[in-house]
Amino acid sequence: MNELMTIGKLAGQSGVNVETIRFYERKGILKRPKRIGAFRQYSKDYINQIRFIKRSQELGFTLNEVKELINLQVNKDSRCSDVLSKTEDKIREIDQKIKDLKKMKNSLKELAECCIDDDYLLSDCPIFECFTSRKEKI
Amino acid sequence: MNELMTIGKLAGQSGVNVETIRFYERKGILKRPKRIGAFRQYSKDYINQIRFIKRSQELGFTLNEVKELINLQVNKDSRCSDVLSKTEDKIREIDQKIKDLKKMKNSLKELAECCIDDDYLLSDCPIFECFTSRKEKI
DNA sequence: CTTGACTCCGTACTATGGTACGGAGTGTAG
DNA sequence: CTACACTCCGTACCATAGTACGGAGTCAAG
Repeated sequence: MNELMTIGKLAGQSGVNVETIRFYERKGILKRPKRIGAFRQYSKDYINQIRFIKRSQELGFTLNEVKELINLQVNKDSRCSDVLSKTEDKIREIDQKIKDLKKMKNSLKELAECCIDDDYLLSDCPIFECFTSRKEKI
Repeated sequence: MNELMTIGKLAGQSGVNVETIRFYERKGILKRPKRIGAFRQYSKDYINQIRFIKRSQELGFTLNEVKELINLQVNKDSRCSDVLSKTEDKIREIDQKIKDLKKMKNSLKELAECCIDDDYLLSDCPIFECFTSRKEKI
């Protein structure tokens, strides 16, 4: 009972665009399905594959990184530590991004305080000078 | 004593690429300079303009947003509140990004805990199932 | 047997922020 | 006067993650 479906069905079932599936295939992220004639025929496994891709993206992995994860999945010699290390790298990357964003936020707050009176004409307010004079705490 | 410089000098002085300056001009972010013959001639003010653009980018503004800020700067009727509101919008945007990143990070941490033993063969470890089974706390 | 829905493919386009290239013109120094 | 550096312009290209399009082929129902 190998239920197969066309690309349109798969797209519908997994909530992505038909073009996106073809795009993933071109990128080597989804493996090429069997064909009947010229038409792609997908097993239900592909729904999970697409779910995996989407979830990985939500977790902050780029499509290239997803591809690497899938390669690990496919390779029978892969260790859990291979995936764990990618996960930990990603956590570090996210931590760095959070730090950067917090820095931005603090700078923006300081900047806002440059403004003497928010009803002032912009030309009378030093806010734009504050934009350019960074207080390097970085 | 209107010291003027060519695009190459300006690029050198402000630490950007010549092509970047032309790019900003095409985008309407830098105003078109005077020309002597066909050659662009920049006053020193342009160094500050470019510094402003770069600083705004560091603060998280996109080039389109930088353009809007510059329009405010140019418009003599602008109020400080106009800039302040853009600044506050950006702070909110950054806060949202930080939230999203923290969510990612937590999910990644949970994911890492799925792994029973990091020396396991990946095929014996449930980590990939954990990738797809999200515990929706979102 | 025709119509409509679906699929095929390659290519072009979106946004973002630039970088690179190639052929032509210019400006200055030796 | 010639050589070299610089500039001009339009266009193409990079990554990222898709979306859109157009012409051709295919499949099932009426």
